[in-house]
Amino acid sequence: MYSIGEVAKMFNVSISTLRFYDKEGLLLNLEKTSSGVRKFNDKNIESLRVIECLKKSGLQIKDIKNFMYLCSLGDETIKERLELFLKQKENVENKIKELENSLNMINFKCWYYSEAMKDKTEKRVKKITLNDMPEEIKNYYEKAHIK
Amino acid sequence: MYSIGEVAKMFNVSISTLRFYDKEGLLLNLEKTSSGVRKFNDKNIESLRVIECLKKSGLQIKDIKNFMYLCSLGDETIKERLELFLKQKENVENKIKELENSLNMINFKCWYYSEAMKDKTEKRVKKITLNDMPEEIKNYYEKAHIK
DNA sequence: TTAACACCTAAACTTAACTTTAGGTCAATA
DNA sequence: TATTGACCTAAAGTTAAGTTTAGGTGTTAA
Repeated sequence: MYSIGEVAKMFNVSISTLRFYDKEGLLLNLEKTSSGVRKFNDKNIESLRVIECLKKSGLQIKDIKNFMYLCSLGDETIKERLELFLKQKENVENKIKELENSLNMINFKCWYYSEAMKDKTEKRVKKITLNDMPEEIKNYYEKAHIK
Repeated sequence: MYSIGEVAKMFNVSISTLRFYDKEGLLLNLEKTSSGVRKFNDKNIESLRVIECLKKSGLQIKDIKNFMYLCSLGDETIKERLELFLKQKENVENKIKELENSLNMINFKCWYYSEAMKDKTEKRVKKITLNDMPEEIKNYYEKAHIK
């Protein structure tokens, strides 16, 4: 059993965030002492791990709440939960692709400004054409500029 | 030269978003006709490409604004701009790692619920121990549960 | 010439995800 | 015994990134 303060440290979130998650219905079977103090057990901790992951993957709180609710309904909702994770897998894979695409632009800019640094001015590097760029950089540039 | 409507379609954003970006100082040398109508040239379009990429990489509007301002100051700010992109490269790489980590949990859950689907109940799959999981799934589970 | 269309501004509104505030309980320690 | 520390609730406040609204302009097509 863990106190809210311990759990906050464990997951590196604020105590008020945990209370907020509880209020929003993300922590469905969280017990409280008679005086109202929250007690987190291992199942709650595992739920928080899932919440953390779903949040990082971009799912909104209302959708995480819905997932937790589906869990509470038991075997009836297995299909729906599978579909949620399959969909989320797709979402995350797309997000990764998007970030990798942003990296092309960023890598190009890193090169561009490194070159500019050498000269203390952008003048020269600004005029370099695609064909005069190092192969790798040309690649970054082109990938960052297709659609 | 492009109208705001054309540009909105080009980048798949709303017209009001473009006006908002302009108001926020993201489009520093955007020209307007005498009657106040925005005219986007190729430089503005290129700026929008950078804005799009920086946004997707997680940079806030105020920081993008600052970057655009640095650009307007010229060669004096090359170092600062390089540092911004180096930092952002790190940020994006970390984000990708985080998403890849989320994928471990998601892939595990996809397997878990697929197994549950076969049985129409979670009972069996819930009891499977690490050693009885397929190697790949065990891997997902473990990676999703370290720290 | 009037109606439709694409544009404009300023200001108020929206939403998500928290955070802060104000006031209170409870157990342990100085 | 009084004060410190960790917890509590309810409600108001915050921030980012837009979106919506209300009222207006300017150009083209029937």
